[in-house]
Amino acid sequence: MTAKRRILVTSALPYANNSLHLGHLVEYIQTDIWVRFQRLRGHECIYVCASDAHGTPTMLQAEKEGIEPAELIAWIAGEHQHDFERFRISVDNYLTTHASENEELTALVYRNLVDAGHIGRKMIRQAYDEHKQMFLPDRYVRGTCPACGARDQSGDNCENCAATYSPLELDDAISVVSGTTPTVRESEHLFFRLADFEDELKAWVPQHVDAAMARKLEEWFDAGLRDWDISRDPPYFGFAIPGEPGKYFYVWFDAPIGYMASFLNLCRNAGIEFDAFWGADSDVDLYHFIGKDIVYFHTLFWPAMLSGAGFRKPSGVFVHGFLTIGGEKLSKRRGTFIRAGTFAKHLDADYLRYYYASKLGPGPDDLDLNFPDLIAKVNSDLVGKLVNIASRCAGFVLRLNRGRLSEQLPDEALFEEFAAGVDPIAADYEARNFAAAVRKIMALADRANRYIDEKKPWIMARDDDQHDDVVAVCTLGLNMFRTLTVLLKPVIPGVTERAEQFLGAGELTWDDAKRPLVGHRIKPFRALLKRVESESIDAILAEAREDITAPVRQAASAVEDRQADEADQRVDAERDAKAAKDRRAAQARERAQTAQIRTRGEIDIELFAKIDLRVARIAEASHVDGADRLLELRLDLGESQRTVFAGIRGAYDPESLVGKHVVVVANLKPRKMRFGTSEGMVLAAGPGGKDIFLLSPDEGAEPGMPVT
RNA sequence: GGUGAUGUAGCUCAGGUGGUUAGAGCGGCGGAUUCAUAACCCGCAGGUCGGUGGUUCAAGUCCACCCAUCACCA
Repeated sequence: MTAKRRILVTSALPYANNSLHLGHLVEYIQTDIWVRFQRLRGHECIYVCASDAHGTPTMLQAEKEGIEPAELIAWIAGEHQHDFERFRISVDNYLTTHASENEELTALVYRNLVDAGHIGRKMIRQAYDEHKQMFLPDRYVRGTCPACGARDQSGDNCENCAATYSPLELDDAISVVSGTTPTVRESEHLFFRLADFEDELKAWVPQHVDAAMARKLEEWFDAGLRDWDISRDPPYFGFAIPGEPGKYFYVWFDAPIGYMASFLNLCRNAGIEFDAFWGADSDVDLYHFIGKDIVYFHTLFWPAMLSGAGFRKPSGVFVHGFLTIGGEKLSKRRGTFIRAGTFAKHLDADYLRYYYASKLGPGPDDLDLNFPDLIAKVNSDLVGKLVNIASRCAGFVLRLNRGRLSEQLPDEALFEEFAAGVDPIAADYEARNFAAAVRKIMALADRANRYIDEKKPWIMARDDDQHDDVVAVCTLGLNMFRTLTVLLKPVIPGVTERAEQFLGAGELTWDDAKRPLVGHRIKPFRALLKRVESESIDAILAEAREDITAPVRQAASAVEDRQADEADQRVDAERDAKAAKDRRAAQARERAQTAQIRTRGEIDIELFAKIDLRVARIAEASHVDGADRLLELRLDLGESQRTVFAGIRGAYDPESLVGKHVVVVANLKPRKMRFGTSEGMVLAAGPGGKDIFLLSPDEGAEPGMPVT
């Protein structure tokens, strides 16, 4: 094991006007596997993300739904975070770019760039919608291509002849927002002088992105680095530029700073030192996982911004390709526009995680999702091979030796063969060549099944004298299974967690893969993973096909991916907006119950241990004059007595409570209330009013007993 | 239009610096078995390695051109 590394990892920020879909998940799953691998190896690896909130699309989307942008993005960010949890994406922090930390850092970066002389200003001419009173981003203008005459093309390039141009050059231009003909207006914009960093970037790029991407970036260097427009005029949903009345930061300026902001937010909650990670002389590793559509932002603008503002540059930018489904890009019309939530509703996240892992390489190649292939791969590899090893060995050990593994392995050499396979697989993970890792792991799984087949324990078991040998063979089988479990732990955390419970020897770490487990008692075996039924896939596809409720994704300049079928979007725009709102109302109820748990975040055992929970007997109970909800309780905690006010009047009569045992937070700071001082808190569940349910211990618990 | 990536058995993919009969998994076919979530084990399958033309004693593996798909163009 190498020395302990400190690593900070990010995934690209999903745009906050739309749900996550299977395409987004390629990136989050890829990132999460790498992060989990690093942690499993004992390194410190912090993973942060956020929703990208600003820009014209969220502004218009919110307007269409009749709500404030902040409300819209808060809702969507909540959904994003919920999806992260369902797919076991282990982010340490999730924020939105509309947070105060981001405003603070964006202002700081900007100020530093101004002070260093990297910001300039220029008048520009831009399409303007007189009806909506707003400047139009290129893609909000459509018209006839000046080069080939194709109609209804977007404002920056032609799909027909692939010409690129400015929206002002379009013939018969119309505003997508209002349908009126745009005029041309002038406005002064702020620019970031990218060319100031040309030499620095030319040296940095080849060392921090892979060769294919470096070649691609040559184009930009060859063309010459131009100034980058970083301001927008109102109305614009974003942060105001300090000292520049009526100007807002372009969404792409504050979006990557969102990485820093999410981390800063984490620092403030968890006591981590921000500068150690972002200071100019930081020696911590910083890696960004992104899609190939946004390499320019992350390999040119972003490092230049960081450098110019006095921060460190990334240690690496990892670029992946796009998702296709059945060889085609995602499309609503084909019903392949599958929401993350739709998948999670019908199938376990680990299925998708494994499938993606089995196809992900280190490069920017596109990845195809093929459902029959997914069913075959998951059922064959995970159920037929991996889980099968445990399933066929566990029975013998449990039956013949009451679950106790033998003291020694019957074939040390075979286990050594497994142990020898561990390091190369680690190298594959490290290099993000998950497909290669999975191939090697499955080859080992085949080896394990072959071994059991050669030894035929089911035949040996017929002879009472050979029971020890049967147990020994199965002990080796289970050890091979255990090694495989470790190796797959970054990929399928749900399955491996169940496997850890079955093995009953605690949480596995990477080094356990090489260490045999002997003379140990395993737990009863339960199925670790069900086969994928094609009915589940059918249900997902059917739901995706009906699901036209995805909020429209207007072509935008932000992180939003470009896989949508634009023609579909325009047609469905109005209907989508309304349906999205309805869907939200329905989902809000369902999510309300888990929302609190989610937003509270994780705590460690030490923090939990500080909470002194005690059993108490209600000695007296009475109404409180002038309080609608409160009852005054006199609690007996064995050694002592105390008074607690509880908001349970709507659900309980005082008389019925006397003598009842409840659970109380005994070390809660006393709180002075209008009616007296409350010296603790009684635990209860439920939304309130008549629906409150006190927690009480089973019979036998005595007042004063600590709850642990 | 410019630039880049990709194109290998029915499907999904491997194939450092060119070198014996081009590989794996899945599917399919045949056999064996019954410990295991009808899982596992053994055997078989012959694909002009997108096309054309080059370089070389030798090219899927290097070069040129072409075709198809995808992406990016601040």
